[in-house]
Amino acid sequence: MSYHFNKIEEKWQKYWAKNQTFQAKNDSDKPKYYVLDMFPYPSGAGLHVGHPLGYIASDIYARFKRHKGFNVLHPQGYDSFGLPAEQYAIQTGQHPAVTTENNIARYREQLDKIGFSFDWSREVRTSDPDYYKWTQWIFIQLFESWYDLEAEKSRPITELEKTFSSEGNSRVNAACDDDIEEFSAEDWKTYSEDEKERILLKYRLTYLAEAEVNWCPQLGTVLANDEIVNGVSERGGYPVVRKKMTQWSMRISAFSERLLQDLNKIDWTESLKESQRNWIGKSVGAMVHFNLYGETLKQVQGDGPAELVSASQPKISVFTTRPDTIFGVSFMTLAPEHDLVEKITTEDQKAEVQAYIEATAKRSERERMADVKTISGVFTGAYAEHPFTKEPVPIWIGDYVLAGYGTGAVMAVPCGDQRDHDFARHFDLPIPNIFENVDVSQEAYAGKEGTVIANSDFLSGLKYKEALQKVILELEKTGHGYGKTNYRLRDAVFSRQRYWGEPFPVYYVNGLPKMIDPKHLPLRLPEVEKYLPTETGEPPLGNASDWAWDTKNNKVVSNKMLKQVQHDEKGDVTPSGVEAHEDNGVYPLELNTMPGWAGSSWYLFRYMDAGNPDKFVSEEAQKYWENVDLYIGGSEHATGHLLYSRFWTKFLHDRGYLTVEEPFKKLINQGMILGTSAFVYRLEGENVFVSKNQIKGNNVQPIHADVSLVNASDELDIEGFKKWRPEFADAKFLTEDGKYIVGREVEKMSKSKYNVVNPDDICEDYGADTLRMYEMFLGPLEQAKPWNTAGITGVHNFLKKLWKLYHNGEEFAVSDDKASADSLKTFHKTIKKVTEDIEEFSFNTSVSTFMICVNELTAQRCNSREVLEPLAVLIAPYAPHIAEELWEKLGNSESVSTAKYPEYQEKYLVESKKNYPVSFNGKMRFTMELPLDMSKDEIEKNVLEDERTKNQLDGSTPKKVIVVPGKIVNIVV
RNA sequence: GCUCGAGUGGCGGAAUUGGUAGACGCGCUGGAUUCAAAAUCCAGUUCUUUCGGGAGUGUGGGUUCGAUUCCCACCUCGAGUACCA
Repeated sequence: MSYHFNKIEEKWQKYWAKNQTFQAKNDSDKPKYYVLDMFPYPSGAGLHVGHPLGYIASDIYARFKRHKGFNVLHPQGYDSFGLPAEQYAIQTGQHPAVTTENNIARYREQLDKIGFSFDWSREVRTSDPDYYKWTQWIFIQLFESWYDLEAEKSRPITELEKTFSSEGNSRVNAACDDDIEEFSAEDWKTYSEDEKERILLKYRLTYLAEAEVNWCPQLGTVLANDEIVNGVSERGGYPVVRKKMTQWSMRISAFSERLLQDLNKIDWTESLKESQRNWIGKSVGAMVHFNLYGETLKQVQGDGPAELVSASQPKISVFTTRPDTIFGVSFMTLAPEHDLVEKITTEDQKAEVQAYIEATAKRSERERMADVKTISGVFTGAYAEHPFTKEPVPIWIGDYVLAGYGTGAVMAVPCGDQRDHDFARHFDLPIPNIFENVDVSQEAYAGKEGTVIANSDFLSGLKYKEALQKVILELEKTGHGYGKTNYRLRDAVFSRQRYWGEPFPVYYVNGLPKMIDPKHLPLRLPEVEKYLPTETGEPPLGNASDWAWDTKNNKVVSNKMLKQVQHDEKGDVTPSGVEAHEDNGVYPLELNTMPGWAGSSWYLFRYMDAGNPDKFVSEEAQKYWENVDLYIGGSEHATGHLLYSRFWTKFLHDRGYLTVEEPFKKLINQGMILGTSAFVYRLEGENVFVSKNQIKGNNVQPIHADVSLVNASDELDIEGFKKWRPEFADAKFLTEDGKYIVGREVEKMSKSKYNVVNPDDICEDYGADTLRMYEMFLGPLEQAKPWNTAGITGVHNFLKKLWKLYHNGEEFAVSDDKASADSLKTFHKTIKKVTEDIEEFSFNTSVSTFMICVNELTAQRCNSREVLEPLAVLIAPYAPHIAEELWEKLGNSESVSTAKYPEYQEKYLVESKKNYPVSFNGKMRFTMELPLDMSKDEIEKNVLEDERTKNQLDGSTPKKVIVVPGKIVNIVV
């Protein structure tokens, strides 16, 4: 009976679905284990063979853990909000929900064919109102919270209000906007409700703020950085300008230190932790205040509003990691966008400064970053006062200083910082040297240790560390600054001008945001006629006719119930410009939607208790499953999803909704499977294609050919190619030996490169078990590797051999006789190796181990149940369908399990032996068979007592005996 | 520029608390079977050789009885990140 994989696989996929074999229970005597894949965005293109790689690995691990006696949670779902569905909607008018639904159906069909052990009863979709209801709920919780830097945790905003009314804000140490003014409890009581709300908004963990975005007026939309190429939009090539818009932001920066520290608690790869560390970008240094000098001071005080002058001495604050070099300051540089630039610039310099600011504004941030080499800047004519020498310091502006980092201003120390040095040389500014015995005339000296500071008043003669301490002390004493730790991590903009995302549960009264009461959630996405922004530049939800909130009846009502929507002169909708109609209780709703990462930041918890209508996850379910034990997905989410998800988990923990502080204990990044593209070569300007080896010196244009038209020897199916691309139907082909040979290149697998291999086709031709094992066999899980269908026959042959092992000709033939010693040895060796490999995620080598095992058992003519029955269990995680079929044929009525082999659950059945080479002074003399798990001392004892050893030593005592367990024994004489 | 990772046959890749380098698979060569093909099975396959051997894991050094593995310098490729003060 031959191996009919198609029939077998269909049969068992139906069986698993019908019996809900992989449904996990939320209570069990067994220990729990949670295996999660990064859920996919269901794109229209469907799956290619690269997508399931991580799913196969996690599925093997999940099935393995079940065999080991764990209660395993292994769910799957869809990250179903996103841009492609929306863009498709814009082009075709097809509702994104419909497209998404179709794509999910296709994904599910493809996933099912591969035989995953997902618990589909817990499926989640981020675009499902029953799901995003809770995304909106979490948003409200964030709004109702602030961050206490003293206690290092998020707390309810009501507690902050209490503190304000009892003692004002002077003693509050909170993560907040930087324009907070101090007030007392008395002040607080005199404030109106609106004023109080405006102040609280500066403390909330999600808040409204002006943020700079890339605005494309022609497209009427905001673009992400990667949608801009050379300063114009990728789509259409329209100009893009930097523009400030009111947006929701997440105060993730409050969590910087915890996000950094807790990296030490989790089992992620070092490179991934490193990129999160870089992203958080902690730097320790000092804040230094520079007062304005002479005429500049007068100018600012004269011009400025009275309260600003009286409030405090106008000053420029800078952040520096090297306050010890403060006596090396010879100028300051401000970002062109810095608030003070306009105020301090002298009459003489105004025109030049203005021109420079305009020139930089035109360039996108990305462009500015890419163009590092060009040095540019302008003198403002203004001066600041050095905090210690009291000397004037000229103030320049330059685009090498970024408005978004630190204070948007730097104290320039040309002798210690290369960028300052370059700037100084370019504009011929002085480069005072403050390092003993260092030449700074050619380049800056950035070293810290080993030098002594000179020409620096009270710092002269000190080393870096001493100087650092002393200068911070001095700054604090004189009120010119203080020690400060800065983080690069910025608050995350949370608003998107898109349709296909979660609506904010927010309406506006007098321009102030109000949350919808959670009991009236979900706030469903409204229907719109067009998915593009409105003509007046509002986000797509501005097209909805029913998008106003009736606070009396707590429901969405028609916009007609509102009085009138107003716009500012730029065309922006201003929340404050909206006035309610005689206060009928109907207010405008937020028009932005949430970004893609909103739904994916907490989905791992929803799986624990999917479908709970009352809570995002019940306490019991979360307490039982805790968090994800093993998370597998791509490394492209290193600083996005993985950081945001850690942030939300910490927040929900602080507020008492979760018992854990980290979402993912262990994380593995699977490598990408690349495609092998095929190229045909067309002679420039002619309709003639030349075979690869005939090109020689000819000028040819390579064109992608569909890989399905090329066989394993790189021969092109010419007739097929002509049919595939009708414009080449009349083309001529210059062949070699009658064959047209294509060129090959490894690239990312993509539809546009015609190198996509569909897993459905592989399942059809070779079976899902073959696909699963071959994907594992391709190479190490974490490494990128090209797909090559040719090699698949090796794995397929292995499964055929496995099948044969249980059959004699057409007959199923497994005997109840005892297995031979050789066969037992082979099998136990395999159990040991495979078990170790799985625990180390070396799935590729375990496939090899299976191949060796089957080859050896075949050679031994093993047909004993004693080996073949547990072998089916062992291989089941990799090739579940064939394992189930064989298991059934062996007379078992239940699904494959280790229930019959309790000892297998533990480790492996019996101890294995190994040949130890025994060497003398490095020269190998003989081998000795010893048990693998023997201790070092026992091995040494056994070897020394062996006759052959005694002969070699000939009476003398060895100097040293080196034992490497499982490997070698070396005796040094 | 900085950070991280990787360089092993014709190819994908094994082997790292230092211990028989090239497991396993693809491909290739030869053989068996077959009228023939497919499929299957068996043998061989790092290079070199005067058949005794000799060389060999990107390059050059070092530590060691012993190095693909550890250390130093360099070369190449890949990934991430980027004027972070």
